[in-house]
Amino acid sequence: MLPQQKLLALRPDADSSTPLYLQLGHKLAAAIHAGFWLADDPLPSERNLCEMLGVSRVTARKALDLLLADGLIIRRHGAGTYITPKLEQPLNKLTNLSEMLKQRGFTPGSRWLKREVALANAEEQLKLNLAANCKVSRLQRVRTANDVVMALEETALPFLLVPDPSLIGDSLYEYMRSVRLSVVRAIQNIAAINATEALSQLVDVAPGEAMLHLTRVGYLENGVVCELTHSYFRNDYYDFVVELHK
Amino acid sequence: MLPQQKLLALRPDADSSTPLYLQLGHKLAAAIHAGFWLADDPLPSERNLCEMLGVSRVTARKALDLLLADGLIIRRHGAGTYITPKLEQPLNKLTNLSEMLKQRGFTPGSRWLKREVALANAEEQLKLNLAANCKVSRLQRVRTANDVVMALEETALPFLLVPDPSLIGDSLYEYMRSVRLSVVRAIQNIAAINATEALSQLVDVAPGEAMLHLTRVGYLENGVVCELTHSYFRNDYYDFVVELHK
DNA sequence: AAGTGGTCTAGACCACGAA
DNA sequence: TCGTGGTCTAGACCACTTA
Repeated sequence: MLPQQKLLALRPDADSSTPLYLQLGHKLAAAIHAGFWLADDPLPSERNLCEMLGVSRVTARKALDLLLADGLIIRRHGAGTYITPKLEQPLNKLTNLSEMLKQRGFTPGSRWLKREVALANAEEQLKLNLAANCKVSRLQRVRTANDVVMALEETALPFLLVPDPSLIGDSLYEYMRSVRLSVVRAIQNIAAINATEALSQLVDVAPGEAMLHLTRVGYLENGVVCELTHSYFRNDYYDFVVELHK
Repeated sequence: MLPQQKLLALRPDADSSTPLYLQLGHKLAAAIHAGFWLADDPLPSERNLCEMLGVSRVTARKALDLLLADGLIIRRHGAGTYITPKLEQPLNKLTNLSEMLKQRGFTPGSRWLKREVALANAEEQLKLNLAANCKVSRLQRVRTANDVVMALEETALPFLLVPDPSLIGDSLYEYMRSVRLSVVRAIQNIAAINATEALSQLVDVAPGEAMLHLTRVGYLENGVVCELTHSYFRNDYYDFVVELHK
């Protein structure tokens, strides 16, 4: 197949409801992962791309911006745009743990320990921005990878947003999406702790063992806090990857 | 001061060598931090902004994109652009630890334990992509906050890039910049460990205490790996903040 | 000198939110 | 309905790299 013909397959659909730059970004990412271009090879120039794909240069560039943000490509001023030599796919994006584990080749699972409605405790009032008499839906579960306990997860959601926690199935993420509560931004704190006696029994490690304690506050699109989660990870089953940019 | 006059102060300098959208982005960020607009207040609309500031809408938008990436603003389609209610400044950017500590009100310091040139060990060969007989400059230091030991940091740099580690002063970051070696991308792994006997003495904690172990691989603009760092943080002095977006 | 990415413009149309 | 953000275009000039 000639290079020109390969490119033609990436043409975005102008009649689709998804923006051109997103379509193009996804197609390009897929092409890169499929080995469409060799590592250290230059991609077609922006001017070539937009001519072949029938979009403006601004749009092509915006698609490439997506790839850049994901670390898939590197731009060199005056020289060209290149595939990032080392392909890793770290998590800067908001993904759910299940997806993440699947990508790493594990089979995720979970077991509910608690699904209750209760008065918000002091921390929940503070972090979720609730009044003293407000209620929260509180969830507690152990999460597994290949049937081995990997983490304990405790989540608190404002009662007003999630009044019936028993409706939540295996995936909190799926449930939130189904009731139009989409977490678009989160702030996570990561600390190290020694497993307490209670914790060590739940996640099946020795007391005192070092674990990762992840505290996460999630925000809806309108900026409202909607989720407070504490996760306690066995360090031998999980380490957290962050990608940084200048 | 009238709103219009306030906005005029944000006009970028067209003759400056820094791009308009960067100038504007910085000015807007500064204005937000200075309390120029109240939280939950809408910013001027994009069309107003670009008219008042004498730039195109695309440029104004690109400046706002910067603020969005930093979590300073929230856009609501059809409604307007708003200051993010809760102002936090988490670290998705590539900052050096010193800057970070200063922002949190600590006085950073460090004490060198080792600055040597040696043959790359197995891990360094692998992570830094070096041949078996290659040398590395190896640095080890304890880092302090308000004169209390906070972390142990071990860095390996390819000898070809940094041949004389004794030239590195207090700030590795400053040194790298001075020799035109700018880390623009890094991948960090975070895990929890129990302090070993040796480690516990260096950072002044009890043996077995939970610590954060951060492994960081830094890349230059051209994609070359140039830095491998292991940091061991006392969890009572540091917890890592990550901001996530959809 | 030719080609590349980096920036910028003026103007257009669409989809969404609020009055 | 009107103003907002979201997308898109065609064309321009600059700065940089490579040969």
